[in-house]
Amino acid sequence: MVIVDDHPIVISGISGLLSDLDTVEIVEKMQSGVTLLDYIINNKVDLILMDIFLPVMTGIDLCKKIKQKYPQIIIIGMSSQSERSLVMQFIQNGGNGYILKSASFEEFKRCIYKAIYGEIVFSDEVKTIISQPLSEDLEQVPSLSRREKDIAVLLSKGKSTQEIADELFLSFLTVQTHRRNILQKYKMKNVAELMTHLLKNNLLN
Amino acid sequence: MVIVDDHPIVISGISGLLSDLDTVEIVEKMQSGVTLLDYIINNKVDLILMDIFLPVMTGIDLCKKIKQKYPQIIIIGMSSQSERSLVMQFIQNGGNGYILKSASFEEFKRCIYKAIYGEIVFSDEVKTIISQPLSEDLEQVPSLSRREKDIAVLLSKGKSTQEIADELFLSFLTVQTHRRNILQKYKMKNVAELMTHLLKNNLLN
DNA sequence: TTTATTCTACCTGATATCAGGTAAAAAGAA
DNA sequence: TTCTTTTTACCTGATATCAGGTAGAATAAA
Repeated sequence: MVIVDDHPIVISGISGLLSDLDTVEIVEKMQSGVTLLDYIINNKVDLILMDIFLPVMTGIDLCKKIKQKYPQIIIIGMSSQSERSLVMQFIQNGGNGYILKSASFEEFKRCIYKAIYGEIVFSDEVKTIISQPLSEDLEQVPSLSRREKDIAVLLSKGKSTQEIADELFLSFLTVQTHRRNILQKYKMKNVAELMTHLLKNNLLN
Repeated sequence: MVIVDDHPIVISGISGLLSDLDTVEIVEKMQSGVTLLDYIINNKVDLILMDIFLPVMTGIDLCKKIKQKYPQIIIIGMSSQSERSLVMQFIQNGGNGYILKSASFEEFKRCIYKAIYGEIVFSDEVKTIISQPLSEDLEQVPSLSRREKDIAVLLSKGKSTQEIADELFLSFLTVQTHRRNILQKYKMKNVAELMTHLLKNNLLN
């Protein structure tokens, strides 16, 4: 098993917790996604426990990339907060489970055990969150294009359409179009709602 | 020393890390601020290491409360992300230091050691963040009144001025005034910028 | 009780956003 | 190369925001 987290303390916490599990052996601990990608090329990995808020590449992208090449590797995601759509995204991209860092030791152990046997596992708190508002089957989470992201970032800084146009050397009308497309993509009414959504789901940066 | 964090793994990680420090003895580990407040009434505490994103009461409020009654207790804050103003707020409310969870073991130890001897300590990454844009002495962080917070929350959900007025049984014009006051308080241009600021600094909820 | 803050409310006008539709280059993927 | 997505751009009109000022009533603090 490989643990990926950019917080050394969390890594040491988890390894301490898992030291008495005889079925699981911690092979490697690392702090970034790129390191992990390098590692799995040369080594056999059964299970990965990863934070989804990682520098450079998000855990969701990382999971997707790994599963494309190595679908047999079991990947469990972790995070402190749990936004419903974030969890859904992770599972959609091949994740085998999701644990909140506030989960108890017992929950951690239970989840890891079950995941090994092929189950899709969630820690208790995650369960309640994803089970309640079962709106649409699996809500698809659209992603922003490069340009759209540029504009979204500038919007988050309070820039007006005109200011963004000036900054990116675009027509006012072009920015207006992008802006509208972004809102439509996420079905948001206005930028305020959009910002909340993007920030809570860590879709900027 | 008391560790307060709502993530069991983080607690175990830190206690593992500190087990070889002979000057520091971990007395208690707890997951919430209210538990801590109860504890310090009946027990002598020298040092507290606390996550600032805690359920119910935020670490900043908790720190303030403790320092008012027990100014001699040394309190170090922790978090995963580090927003400049968040750190400043913590220090303004009496915090003796701030460590990012991505800090190395050595940094952790160094910070805790120095804090004991009365220094205000920051982990390396925090240092760079708070040192760069030294804009205004100690930027004061205004807080929202009850009503303003209500409105800010509704704004974050994408509600328009009219919708908020209807929901809170207020005049359209009243909401407009509150809205303007909120923007002025934080010197923000529009709600988009406001939302980013409020969310990044965890000022909603 | 006096003072300060918060909440409430109104007026005006300039500017910006939002929503609808359309469409031609440009870039990436199949 | 063909097809799809992305990026660019324009038009119109209704609605909303933002910024300025003012001010009484209700709470909370001193």
